[in-house]
Amino acid sequence: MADQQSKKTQAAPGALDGTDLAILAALVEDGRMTNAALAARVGVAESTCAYRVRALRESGVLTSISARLDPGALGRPIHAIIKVRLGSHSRDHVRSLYDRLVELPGALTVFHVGGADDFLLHVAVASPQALRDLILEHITTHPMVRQTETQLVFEVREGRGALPG
Amino acid sequence: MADQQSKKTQAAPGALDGTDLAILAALVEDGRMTNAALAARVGVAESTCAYRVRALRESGVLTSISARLDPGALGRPIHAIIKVRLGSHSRDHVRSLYDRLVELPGALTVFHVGGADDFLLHVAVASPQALRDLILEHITTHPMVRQTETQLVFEVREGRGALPG
DNA sequence: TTTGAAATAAATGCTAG
DNA sequence: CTAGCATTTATTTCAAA
Repeated sequence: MADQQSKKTQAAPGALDGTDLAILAALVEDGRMTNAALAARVGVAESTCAYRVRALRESGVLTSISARLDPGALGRPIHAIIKVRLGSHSRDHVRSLYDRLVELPGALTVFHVGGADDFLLHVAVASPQALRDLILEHITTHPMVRQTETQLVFEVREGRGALPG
Repeated sequence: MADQQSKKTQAAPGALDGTDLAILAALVEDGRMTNAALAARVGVAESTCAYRVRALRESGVLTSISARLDPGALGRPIHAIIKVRLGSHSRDHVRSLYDRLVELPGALTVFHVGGADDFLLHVAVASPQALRDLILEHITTHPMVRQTETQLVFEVREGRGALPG
């Protein structure tokens, strides 16, 4: 009688059980699924399901639910990865450059990395000319940037993600 | 009287007007915003708003609405970019490796690129050991892979995205 | 934590402009 | 393409277990 939680896979506080993982998987697939549909899919009452979703949001596991857009349909059919290497690495300057890269038009993701490069910038642009302009006007001219190297992206695919299973 | 569409910024068929862009921006910010809230925010009737959203979905601009999860909260606090270089580039073999990379546990995004590398793999893993195991067991041992180079990711930031403005 | 049922709120379908 | 209204659905709340 003491083990009323045999469905759960973890005992640690704040741990996610199978229901939580099922909810997350469903919302990754369709973030606008109704609470009723979600509840039916994971096998709990609607009120329980709403409670779980709120808890997942508040705990930070579920950070947001947002729209995914097709950059090509928005006039940016060309993707590139721009590797950025810095000449100096003072903390404040690195942060300031980071802030600027994130705000560039067409910037999709910016990775701050260790190793051969400092930043990897994934951008979507309207044309090769726009890519050249972006690099020449906003990146290589920046005083901290020592070198850039641009790779054309043929295709981007989402992986299976961080969920276990 | 003929110009009843003066609010629109483009005339081309399938082009997006300001209302469409406002809807997209709102749904990127909060993909679960109710249709009523969305309509109020962009300044159209609810029925019109629902119609627009459906049209944006059907035209492929709005590809999906989905949950974003925190890999760290799911037990994968360490991020890396793994650059993969191939020894041979036969079409079918490249595709088959691509398929496998996407399915690796913790794979977030896989970029197929031209230039110095062939693939850039963004992964989230539980530990440095898990990263080593992933690379040694699933990547470097693959017959097509000539070389890999791994960079630790300090931080990832979303850019402003593909929306104009 | 979970649940069902009532009250509130929202989405959809229909009509028409 | 847009809007208003009625119908159908969904979400929230809450007492209870």
